[in-house]
Amino acid sequence: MAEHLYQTITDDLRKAILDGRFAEGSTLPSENELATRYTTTRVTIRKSLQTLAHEQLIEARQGKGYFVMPPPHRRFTFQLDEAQSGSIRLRQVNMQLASAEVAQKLQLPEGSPVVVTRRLFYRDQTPISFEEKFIPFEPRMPTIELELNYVEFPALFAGRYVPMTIRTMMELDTTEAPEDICSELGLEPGVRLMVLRRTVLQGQNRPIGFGRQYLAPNYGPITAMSGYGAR
Amino acid sequence: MAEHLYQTITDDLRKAILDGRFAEGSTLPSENELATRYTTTRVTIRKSLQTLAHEQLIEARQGKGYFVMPPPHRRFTFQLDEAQSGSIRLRQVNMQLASAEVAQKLQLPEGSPVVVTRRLFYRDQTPISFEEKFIPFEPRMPTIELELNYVEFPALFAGRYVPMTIRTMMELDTTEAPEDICSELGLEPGVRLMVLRRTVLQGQNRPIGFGRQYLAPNYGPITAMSGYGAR
DNA sequence: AAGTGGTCTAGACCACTTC
DNA sequence: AAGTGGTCTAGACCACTTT
Repeated sequence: MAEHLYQTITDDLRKAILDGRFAEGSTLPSENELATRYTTTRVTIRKSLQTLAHEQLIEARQGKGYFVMPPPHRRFTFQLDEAQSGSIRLRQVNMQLASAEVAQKLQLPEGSPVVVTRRLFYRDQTPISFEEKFIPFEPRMPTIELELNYVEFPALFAGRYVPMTIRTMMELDTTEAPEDICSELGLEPGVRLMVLRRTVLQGQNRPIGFGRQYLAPNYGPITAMSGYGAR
Repeated sequence: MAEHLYQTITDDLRKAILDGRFAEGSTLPSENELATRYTTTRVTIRKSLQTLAHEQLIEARQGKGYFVMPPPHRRFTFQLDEAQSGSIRLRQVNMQLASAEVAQKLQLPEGSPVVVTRRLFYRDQTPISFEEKFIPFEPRMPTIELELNYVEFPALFAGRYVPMTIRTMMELDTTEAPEDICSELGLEPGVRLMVLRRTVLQGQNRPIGFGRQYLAPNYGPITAMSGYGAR
């Protein structure tokens, strides 16, 4: 109770739209009309309408009005937690020379030194995924940090870069898993697995880290949502 | 030119944050201080700060101030267009009895009548994915609409439900593709493929449609972004 | 008590669209 | 010209946090 006026208005309008009282593509009452109806000012009405616009339920068009929009069914959002329920086992931390893919993803010459971290993820004592992270080798790099198991990949770079400028690009695909990874996961060699490739980017597009995560068939699906309420 | 004041302020502050002039977790100047600095009122300052809060760069805490937030690295967003570049061929539209999976996803008894639409997607004349859509059969359903090739899955239901209440849940996984689908895609039988399972939900959770899309290895990766600028 | 963000008012003027 | 949304002002009072 003691709900604020703008919340009441927002909820009223949202419910009206979700109940279908305003058809898709039709306009809402004007700001002035709503202000009169709720005996308030345009500022408060606008706050409510901005909220709904932000929820992508409506769209403002100058000189015309507020239009009811269809929900975005093409944009999907999913969450991926590195340290989910389950345990993680560190399998390897060392220096290697970049393979073709790693070099390409990190925009380094092939054969450049990179630090590799390999981890095995378990759920209920059975392995469900294997992950490799590659970071360009730099002479005075603090490798102790890399041994932290439960740190998020992008967080590794927080010390060296402005965290706000770090983004991650992910690619979902399937490939034939390398033999050693199959054996780590207890699978027959050559099986096609789902792979999540993550490139950590700094600033506009500079790659500063690359990771590959192979998901065993028993990993379970990655679920994503679209439409109103997806975020 | 003729940039609005609130835009100038928003851009100034955003740049300051992205340049690292405010450390993660630190506070911004107060609304009053910013209002004085820009010789404006709190309303305008608030508009700028709301924008940045919406971009998840900062977070407001009542009585304390605005805090600089780390970017969300666990939430990924991707876009999936049914009618991408390429062609689509309708392979089948008919009525079938729901299999175990279809019945479970649509929350129907196994063997319930469902309308099935199967489509083959091509890129450069080669098949890249095969899709099946299942919709509960209803006596007077307009099946003509189902034959529309380029309509988005959720849009099929726009006539019968309030569009705003329709959401889609997606599950990304791999499975051994059925033989007929392998042959349609020109692959050897029994190969593991990436599958996108989409359940179209109405209202809270009522399933009204289910779709399976098998991606051939040459489909290419699904790319998703996280971090600031992901939307 | 002082400082912070949160809500709200009653105006003003501008830009765009429609008639 | 009239109606629509877009920006902005100069106040007010409230709720929360810190000292």
